[in-house]
Amino acid sequence: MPELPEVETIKRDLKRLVLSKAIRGVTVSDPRVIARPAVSGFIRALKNRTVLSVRRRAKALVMCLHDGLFLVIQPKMTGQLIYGEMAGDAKVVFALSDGQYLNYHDRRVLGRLSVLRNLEQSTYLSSVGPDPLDRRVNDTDFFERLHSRKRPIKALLMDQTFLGGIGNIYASEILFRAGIHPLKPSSRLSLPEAKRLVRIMREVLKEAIRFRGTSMSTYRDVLNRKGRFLARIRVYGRQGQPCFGCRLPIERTMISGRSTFYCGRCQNEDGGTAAKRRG
DNA sequence: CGGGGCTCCTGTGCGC
DNA sequence: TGCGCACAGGAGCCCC
Repeated sequence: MPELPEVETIKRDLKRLVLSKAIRGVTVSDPRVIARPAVSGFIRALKNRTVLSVRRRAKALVMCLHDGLFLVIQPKMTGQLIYGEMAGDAKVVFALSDGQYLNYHDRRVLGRLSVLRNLEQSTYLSSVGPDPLDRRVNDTDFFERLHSRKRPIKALLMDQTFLGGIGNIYASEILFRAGIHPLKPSSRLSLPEAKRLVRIMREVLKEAIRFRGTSMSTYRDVLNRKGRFLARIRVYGRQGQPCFGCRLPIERTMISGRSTFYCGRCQNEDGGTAAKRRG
């Protein structure tokens, strides 16, 4: 599922392709993906409304429409938005005023679409933390926030109330490039480490946006093309393969129920084995 | 309250 | 080939 770089790529594509076009009609083939209102109300609310702006908030897309309505799309793991001809197998199809279609696909049916009057109605949108690319996330504040918690740093990076947008792939990639062990308690990061983490986090996310995201399996952009960041991936999914830094095998562990990949030598083990040793 | 575990779903790839 | 299980870019909810 799309993380920040993939949702940002989709957002930029949508701005180019659907901005200021109107939704002429909506077909819902799988009502499970419609969160609110009920399907009939969802369809009625969107009919003949123009897309005034397209934004990203964390991993959600927000389209502002006429009359103060918002279309919020959370693709979660396998949601896709594909522009072009009508797709028979799509869960939801939006017919656009340019004669083209925006098809919502979702193999695992975990994604959700909703129409809201007020963004505060979305618990997700009202609880997500600052965007990692936001300049207002500065070194000293970030350092202090890391020290107010003590979870493994990787769990914290993925906590959407702490930072909005980083998911399982980029959490591992960022920590590898920053040389920080994923199990290290966030409260034990030094100020230089926190500064480096902020810098590397932005670097990795921006680079991933330049490469139009990571296509592990289902991610596609709005024109159904794969992202090219997979070629830049250093640790995610590479357990047992040699580390690009030291050639030792990449390791895999579970952190808050999610696969985590890292190099035991290049990423200091201060939080994992050292903590265990101390008891 | 913070945090772990389960749940929502379908598809794929692996070992037996 | 077939079966069962683990696991997959996410996050809400329950319970300790």
